[in-house]
Amino acid sequence: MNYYNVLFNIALSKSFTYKSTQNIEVGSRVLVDFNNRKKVGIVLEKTTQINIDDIKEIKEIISILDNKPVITEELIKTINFASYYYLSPRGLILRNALPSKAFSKEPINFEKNSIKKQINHQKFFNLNDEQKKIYESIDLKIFNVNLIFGVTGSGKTEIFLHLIRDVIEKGKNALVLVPEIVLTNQYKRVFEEKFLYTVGVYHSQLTPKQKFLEWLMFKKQEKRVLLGTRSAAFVDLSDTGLIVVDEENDDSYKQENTPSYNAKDLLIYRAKQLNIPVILSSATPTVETYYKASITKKFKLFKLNNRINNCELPVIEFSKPENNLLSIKSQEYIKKSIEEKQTCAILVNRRGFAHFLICGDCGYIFRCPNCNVSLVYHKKTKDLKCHFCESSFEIPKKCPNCSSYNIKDVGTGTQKMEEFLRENFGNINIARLDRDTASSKKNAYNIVSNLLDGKIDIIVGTSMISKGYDIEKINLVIISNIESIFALPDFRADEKCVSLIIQTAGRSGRKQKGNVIIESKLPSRLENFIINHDYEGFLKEEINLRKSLNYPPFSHLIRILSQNTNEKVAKQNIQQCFEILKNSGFSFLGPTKCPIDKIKNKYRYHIIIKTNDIFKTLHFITAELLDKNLNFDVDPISFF
DNA sequence: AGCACGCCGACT
DNA sequence: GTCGGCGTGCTC
Repeated sequence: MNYYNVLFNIALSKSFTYKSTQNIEVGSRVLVDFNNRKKVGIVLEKTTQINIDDIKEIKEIISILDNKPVITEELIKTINFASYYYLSPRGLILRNALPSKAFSKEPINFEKNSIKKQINHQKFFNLNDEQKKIYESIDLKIFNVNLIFGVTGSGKTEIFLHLIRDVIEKGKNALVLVPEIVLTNQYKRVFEEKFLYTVGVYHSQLTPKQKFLEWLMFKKQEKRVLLGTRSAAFVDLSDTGLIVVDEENDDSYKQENTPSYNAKDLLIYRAKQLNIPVILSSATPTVETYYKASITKKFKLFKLNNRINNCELPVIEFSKPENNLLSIKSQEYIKKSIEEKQTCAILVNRRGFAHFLICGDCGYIFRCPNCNVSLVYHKKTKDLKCHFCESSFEIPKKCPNCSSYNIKDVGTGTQKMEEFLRENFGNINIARLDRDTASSKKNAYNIVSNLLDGKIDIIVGTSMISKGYDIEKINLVIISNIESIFALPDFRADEKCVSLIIQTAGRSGRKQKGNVIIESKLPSRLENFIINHDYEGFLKEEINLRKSLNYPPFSHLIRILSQNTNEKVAKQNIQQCFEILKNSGFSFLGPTKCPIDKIKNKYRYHIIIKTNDIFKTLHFITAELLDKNLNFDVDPISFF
């Protein structure tokens, strides 16, 4: 009789021992009886050590579902590591690692259909000298991490397209991570010109069946390039020869809720196990990445200083709006842009606590009763929405505090901006790109198509518009409400602000010299770096700042969160955590109320640990603090 | 995650 | 008396 440890996709780290007369490969899907229900599990390992005392009965595996394992030993190792590092149940990592259909009882057909032509060589542009040098310097044979740090429009994509071609010619796959779902579709067009029918996409907007098929085709090598968002970090990489993380600075690679893994970091871990190269690409790399590339030399640093066609970088100016949504200067620039039949992009920053209804008489702010965040006014649906719990509320006619009818909305939403433009510029084509309009696939696709075809005069959007769209006709970019980033309780606020501006500015003037107007006054230290397009200078100064404060990359943070519908319980749990940490010798902040102290009716308290020995700290937490009604966020990027 | 078990409040 | 609320604990 053989014994196997089986893992389920439930919120548990524990695996369960089952027996079978058959020889089963590690990574196979099996059907077993679990708590009197039939359940699909994954065989993690063969085992001989069984504590008969702990286990009442060892049940027999009902059946092996497929003729091949569904995950590799390398992925099992990755799941174990991710569970340990991110202090999350292994079963939850497993759930994130496979498409949901892999947990249904249907057998998987691993038979491979043959594919014909994979590369269209005519569609590759010639690399310029700067690009060529980088292309030739990147070693595809072994594990190494390469940062391509290039201004927007310098042709970073073209470099990795050439490298992917080489990888495919060697019979290997390539994985490309992008930050937004809309980008997978935009990239697909570009990639399919070159790699024909072998380009797959993988993200959460696919139907369960589509997602499963894309996952399977990449695994079987019917698809050779996969364009995916965060969850693609767990796809089968056994035949993969190159991993690209595009816009590596983007926050979306970090999952906000449990398991709060970082796809970029996990892929570097996997690449090391698999001995394959990684490319991180960005116009505004994170302080952490830049530090590893320039100071500790763990990564290789490649810089692209010139834009393709030697197009000049845009002129960046600051101008504070007088009394309106946009300053007179911006309005004049917009007028000119419309007359010249160019596209103008307006970024309305949504981060922070910026837009709310306020009583003009007593200052009462309308907040979500469940989440204690200000409600956002949505004109189209004529309601107030909570962006945390999605509930919507009727617009109150008068202030509940002082009964005044003088209710005003403060802050600039994308909708309000759209309306302002329609009132002031008359009959023009305005498109809006934000989480609301991009939520349906068709809609997002239409907006992007219209943009690319030059049918739009003004595009208004959130930070989504700053991510990678190559729109030639944009030569005016206006950035509004950026200062609200500083309202965030975040040591990365300066970095987020400068990087968002530089990235959005990069949308401007891809064909001819463009203009960028920032509708805020920033600290002059930051304004100087921005005007001079000196992101590297900013990074260097920021590294020193982080060092003096012992912030990442010089330390690791771990955020411990206690949430409960009962405020007393939430408080008690964080207090209990505090008592354990108090004598541990680790330095930490708190416990304090979270900046947003109530979300979805749950009261929130947190403690933030700062450590220079992450593994020692993880070990301590694993031993002392797990299963105490606490949530953990290792290397957090958000501190709400 | 489910599902059973178990101990207190509001009904027939 | 008992129906049912959801807190706690277990699943090889």
